[in-house]
Amino acid sequence: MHYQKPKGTADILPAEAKKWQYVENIAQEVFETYNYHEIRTPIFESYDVFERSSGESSDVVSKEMYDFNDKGERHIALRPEGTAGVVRAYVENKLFGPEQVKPYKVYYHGPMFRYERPQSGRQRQFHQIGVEAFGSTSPDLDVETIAMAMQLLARLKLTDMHLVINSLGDAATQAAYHQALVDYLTPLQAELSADSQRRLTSNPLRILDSKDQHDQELVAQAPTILDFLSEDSAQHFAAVKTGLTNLGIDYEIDHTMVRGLDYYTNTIFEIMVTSPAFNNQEMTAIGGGRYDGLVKEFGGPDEPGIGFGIGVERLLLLLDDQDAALQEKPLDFYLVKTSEAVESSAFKLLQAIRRNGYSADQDYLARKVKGQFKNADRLHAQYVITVGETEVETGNVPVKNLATGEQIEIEIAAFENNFADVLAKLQK
RNA sequence: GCGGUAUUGGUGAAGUGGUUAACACACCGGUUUGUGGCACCGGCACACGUGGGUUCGAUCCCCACAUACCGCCCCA
Repeated sequence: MHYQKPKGTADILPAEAKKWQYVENIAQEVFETYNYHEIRTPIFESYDVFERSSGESSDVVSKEMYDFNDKGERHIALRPEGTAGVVRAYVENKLFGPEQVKPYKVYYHGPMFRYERPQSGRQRQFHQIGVEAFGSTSPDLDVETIAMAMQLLARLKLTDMHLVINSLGDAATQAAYHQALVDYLTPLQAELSADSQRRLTSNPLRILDSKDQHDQELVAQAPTILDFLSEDSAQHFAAVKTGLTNLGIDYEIDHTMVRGLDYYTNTIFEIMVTSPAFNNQEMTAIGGGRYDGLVKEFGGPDEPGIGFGIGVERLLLLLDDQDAALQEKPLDFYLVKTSEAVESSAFKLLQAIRRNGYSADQDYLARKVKGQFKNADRLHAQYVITVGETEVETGNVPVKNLATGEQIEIEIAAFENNFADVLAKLQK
């Protein structure tokens, strides 16, 4: 019996991991320019944390939670998304306290888990990069958050993207609209698709983005949530739109856009990208929004929050397609040994190079000189140093530039005591 | 959770109910006693996902399971 990775998981091998580092580094750079700082919270939390935040009826909770009882009979769940844990940490560490500057801005990245059937760009363990900002209801914060998301994708050289926004209003808005939608659709129930008939009782908002053609026609006539916004929510949404325009960010309003988690309020947004990687179908690269009741829900003060999340696997599919320039970093030096007798001297030379901050490697499989050169080539080494018995005697080694084929002599001692001299000779 | 397709070496893959499982790439060695290319020569499958079954005999037929991919639910 051989082992295989658990269903829906993936090994990220070194070549791929380089791309992850690239994305994570750029995200960090962009976020820090907006004064966001990293937070790391546990990968698992008490099951209640997610049940409370995502909504008991949501699919994420009702059937996708990766949960178990630990040896102390605690009901634990692997986090299905990032916001809940961060909100829990925000409240538990009393980060809402007066000694903190508000808004309190954090970002995170790491694995998330959902027990679902794996599919394209969808796994049981997947990864998100996300941000959260607490403590301000300012529409400018919404604008900033959206602008930051756009900037991140732009830095990653994504094109063909467009921003879609909507407002879900506050709690009162949502209750009123929910009722109005049900009132509108119930008489039409017989005309709805089977799926949507079921949704009518389970999650009516979902009918808004049904894939069924006829459903869409019916929905087109349905009341829009934007007509139900409370005065505060309407003003907030108007200010967000003005703010976006002010920064020159184009947007589209889609009043049928809904999101999967129950905690969103007021502004929600998605950045859609069209890419051959997904058959030129438009897909969401970044989704996020406000969650003004969540901190209170977790036992904190009645403080607002806003954030977004990015699915890293999906993002990387997009980047692959755009041929993100990710050059493999070549090895600086490869050390070729001609016999066992020189191994100890060669090893010291190798270590000297590494101590000076340059990458270097050697053969450990007793290969012939020719084989060692081949390896140097495969590793894209810039220089090959050949160490043989003559070299050890004379104190000079040939250093060959693999790209040009030129070879020069350098003193072994220089590698040990005067690396600057080595570099100077290589420059010529 | 439901439905469909797939599963052969390090990789891409061909193939058959019955002595030695194509071909290519990669890799290793040699032709070249210490220099990367090319060429030529040679080597390279616990036997075809796992477990059962049918059969005189199965990698090829049947069943179950596992995993991957696609679609649905859902999500984004």
